[in-house]
Amino acid sequence: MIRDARVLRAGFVPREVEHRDAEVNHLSSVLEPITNGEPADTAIVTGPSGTGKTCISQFVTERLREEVLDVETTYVNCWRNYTRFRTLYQILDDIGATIDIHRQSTPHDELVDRLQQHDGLRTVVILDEVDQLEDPSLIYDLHSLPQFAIICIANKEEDLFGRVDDRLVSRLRSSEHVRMDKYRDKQIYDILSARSKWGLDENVITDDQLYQIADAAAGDARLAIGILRTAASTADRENHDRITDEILRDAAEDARAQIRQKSLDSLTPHQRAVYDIVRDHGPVGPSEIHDRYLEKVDDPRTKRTVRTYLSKMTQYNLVKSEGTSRDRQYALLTGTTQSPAK
DNA sequence: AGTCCACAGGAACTCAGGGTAG
DNA sequence: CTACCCTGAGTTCCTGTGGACT
Repeated sequence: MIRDARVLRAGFVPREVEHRDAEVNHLSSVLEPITNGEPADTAIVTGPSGTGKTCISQFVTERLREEVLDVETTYVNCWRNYTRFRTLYQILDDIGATIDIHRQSTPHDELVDRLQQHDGLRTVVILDEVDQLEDPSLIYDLHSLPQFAIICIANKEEDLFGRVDDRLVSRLRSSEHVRMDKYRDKQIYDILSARSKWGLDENVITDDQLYQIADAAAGDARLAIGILRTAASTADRENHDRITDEILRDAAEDARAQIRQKSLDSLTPHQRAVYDIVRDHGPVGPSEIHDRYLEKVDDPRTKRTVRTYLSKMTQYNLVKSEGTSRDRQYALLTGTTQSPAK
């Protein structure tokens, strides 16, 4: 059934990227100066989730590493490392400059200094989900250092520009910008087809089923591959020699549920309590949420903190908010594409 | 039109936890 | 061991917005 599980995993970077030639070439050309030992411009990659932003960024930097000897690359997911400290630490860790840095008692500035003094190899830093960064000034820190080339990945351009200050906006506006659109069903089909050829035995899944997945994923390649993976592993576990339509139907549900569960697991008990209220009573306004929350937990947090929770969960696509001011309502976000980032 | 109220989210602050230097 | 430092979560305070009510 499953020949090579790696190609079905979420972070897998394929040897060839389907349907993204223009974007790959564009991004490569931005990093081009590095092949001559010169500093490269900052690149911004935007597009909805599952359009291959992370994939092409890693693909292009991998290829750069094959071409050029003295270049390092590092990948930071800013959603998981959302504070300035953690992001900086992660970068330093990757370039091997954290030996004597201790987690709690080192000031931010010390980390920036450390980066400044880093005169080793030129380094391409991929900042994924950069719009999740709580303090975007980090981009500025890196931007001013010539030995680092930055690839900023964000879902929406506005989310990125809306939160940084003016001087950085003007600099970023002049950066090279790679925009990615949602895949069409045919393109998703091609991606799935390539993956199943490498990852699965022959005749495990039909073309028609691949199109069903493409349809269910609505342009989101990550979700599509997730559905394929889930379906394949279910079929494998249950000793089928091919993927049935029933398995496929369930897999589409499961794949979405898994993505949601991942976000859910990152919530604190208090945040979870707020989420449960929205789930059980939504759509619901902020005051009712807080009233119910007060009933429900010991040692409740303040309204302001609950608002922070709600906005965080909105970012994670766990809940959605509708309306402004008085008629603001929160409800669970279900159905369409779920992803950790907005 | 003016007032009121609920709400969003920024800024500054406090506090606890984990760490260091001496 | 003690005095001190840093971070990060949460709180307090505050400003801006927009609908509802008079």
